[in-house]
Amino acid sequence: MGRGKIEIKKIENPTNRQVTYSKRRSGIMKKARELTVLCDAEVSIIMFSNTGKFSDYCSPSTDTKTMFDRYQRVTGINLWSAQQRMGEDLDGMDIKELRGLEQNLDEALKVVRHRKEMKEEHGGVCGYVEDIDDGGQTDPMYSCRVRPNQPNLQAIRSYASHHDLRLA
Amino acid sequence: MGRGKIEIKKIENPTNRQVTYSKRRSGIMKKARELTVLCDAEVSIIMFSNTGKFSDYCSPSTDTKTMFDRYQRVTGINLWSAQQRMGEDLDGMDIKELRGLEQNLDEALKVVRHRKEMKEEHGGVCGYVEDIDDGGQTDPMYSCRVRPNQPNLQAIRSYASHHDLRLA
DNA sequence: AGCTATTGATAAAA
DNA sequence: TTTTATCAATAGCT
Repeated sequence: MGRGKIEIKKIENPTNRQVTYSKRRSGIMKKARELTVLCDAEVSIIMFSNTGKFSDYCSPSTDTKTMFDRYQRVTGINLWSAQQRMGEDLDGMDIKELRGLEQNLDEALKVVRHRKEMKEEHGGVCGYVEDIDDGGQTDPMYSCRVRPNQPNLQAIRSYASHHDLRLA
Repeated sequence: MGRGKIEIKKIENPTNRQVTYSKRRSGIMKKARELTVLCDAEVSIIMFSNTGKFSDYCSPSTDTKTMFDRYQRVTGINLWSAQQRMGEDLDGMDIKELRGLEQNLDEALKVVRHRKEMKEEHGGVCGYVEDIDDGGQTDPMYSCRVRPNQPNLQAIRSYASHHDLRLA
């Protein structure tokens, strides 16, 4: 939909790519807003440009985390019902299937236990801070990355110290 | 873009709403695919119709969980840089700010500790299963919901037992 | 960032 | 669903 048809393949010219990204990004966001209103739907969009620029949309009636949680639930349901649709009865497949799930559970437990140990080693605190290149997402200076849900006093102290900022 | 212009407000006729949802959904998904290829971007979309029908898209180079994790990180960065942009220097705000963060950290720790205790009480296993109404998403019968990342042998046994399915 | 010629998406109808 | 008349998005320029 422009002065000429284009084929859908990566735009090699970085400037054109950036301009197209910007225009189409707002196009998609607008479509998402319209779908939300017209059809009373819930939509969550997360996107990153190839330079790491972040954009998102979420319908006003919900939030991104809720949508992701719901996604995980539904994905679980689909896995389950896919198994049902495979036409095998539970009797038949559970011997093998349960062994697989048991293994997965073991794996998950190991991860959880490892994290718990890490946590205990560090006095229950897992925050950290580091300088990152965020591809122009934030101001052209250092960015501080703190793990979500784990704001960390020590991380902030470390950050401040690293940047020669005096804390009370 | 049709035989007539429409205003962006909820479509009251359920049939029209459904048809419009279906068409616009595929429109957005197509746009997302194109943006992915044209601009070498990463896009994740999760959506639910007002009847609970689930659809999603994710760029091939990544997956929905990775995108959500990245979203959480970037959201953290934005909170941080928003504070920076407030024009207050760290020296000035840290006395109050750190107290607030310390409180948040305390809260988070309480939650984590509570979960850990719950886990220990139940022998390290947190899966569960329940019958749900999933709005026509799956077959018109019982659905099994298992908490993501916590597949649970016991939950499956319980489900099977509840439905008179014999397990080996 | 704005401006159009074009292509693309889709509302209404079949 | 499929078709088609229209409206909307956007590619190439400035």
